[in-house]
Amino acid sequence: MPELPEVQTVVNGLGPYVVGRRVSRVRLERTDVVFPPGTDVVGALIGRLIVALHRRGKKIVFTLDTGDRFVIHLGMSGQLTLDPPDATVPKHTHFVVDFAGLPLQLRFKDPRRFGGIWWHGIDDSVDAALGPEPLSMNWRVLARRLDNTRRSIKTTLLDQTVVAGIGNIYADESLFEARIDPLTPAYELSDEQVRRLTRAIKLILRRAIRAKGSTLRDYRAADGSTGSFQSRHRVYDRAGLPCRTCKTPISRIVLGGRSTHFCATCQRPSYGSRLG
DNA sequence: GTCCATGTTCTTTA
DNA sequence: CTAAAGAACATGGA
Repeated sequence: MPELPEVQTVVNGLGPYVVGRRVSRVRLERTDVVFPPGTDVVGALIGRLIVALHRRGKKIVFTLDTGDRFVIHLGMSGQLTLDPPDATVPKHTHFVVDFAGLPLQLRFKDPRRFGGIWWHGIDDSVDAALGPEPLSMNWRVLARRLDNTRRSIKTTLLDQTVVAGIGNIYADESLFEARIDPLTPAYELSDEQVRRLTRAIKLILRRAIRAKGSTLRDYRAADGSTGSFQSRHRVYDRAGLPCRTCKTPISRIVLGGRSTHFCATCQRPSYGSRLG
């Protein structure tokens, strides 16, 4: 499910319920979703207070009263929801946490298991190697990071060490908004293009958060509801459909092994690029 | 049976 | 050596 807007929506939904709560019960249904392998998450969590919850990139960061932190990453199909304890526990639910005084339990379900639970010590930095947060990033910071790679801008935006939180949907949507050809080598973008791209990323991400994310299939907010931003996608998953701006059929190509959607007319190569 | 999927990491290639 | 491309991971839906 998870790109920045979806993860932010989950955090927004969980925060009011779990922050300030004490963990009363933990069940780990399979140990291979926990990293490092062998970590005793049940022992480490029982009786602890959740003092903070926040998002960093696509990671959901829990902070305990001990100062320890752990991260839940939703991978491709993960869901983190609050459900009544008597509600049916769906298949692929790997981790369930109950809190004192809360008539809801936190459930982590992830059929494909690309996600998981990462336990961090007090000193172990959660955001080591992660790029800047796109919503508060200055375009010059992005420009500096694009300067030293010959990869396409599309592929580069998916690199979490360059910018944190952007995935396949919002990379395509942001490049459309900025009118930039996804095949453009990152280092060839002009300052003007990077400025437009930075603005586009912030605009698209904010709109998507307001719409509570995009639900294509698995994504659910903490209360189990779906997002609505998918209905406002301009290019993602719209191959062959007319561009909402110019009616040209949307193209689909594969870049870095990921499907990439764009309008060949609105996102012309060379339009405003550094090398022309 | 085939192909594809909102992600990341390890391996191979250039 | 490094950067970039490719494969792998696991499950389910079209």
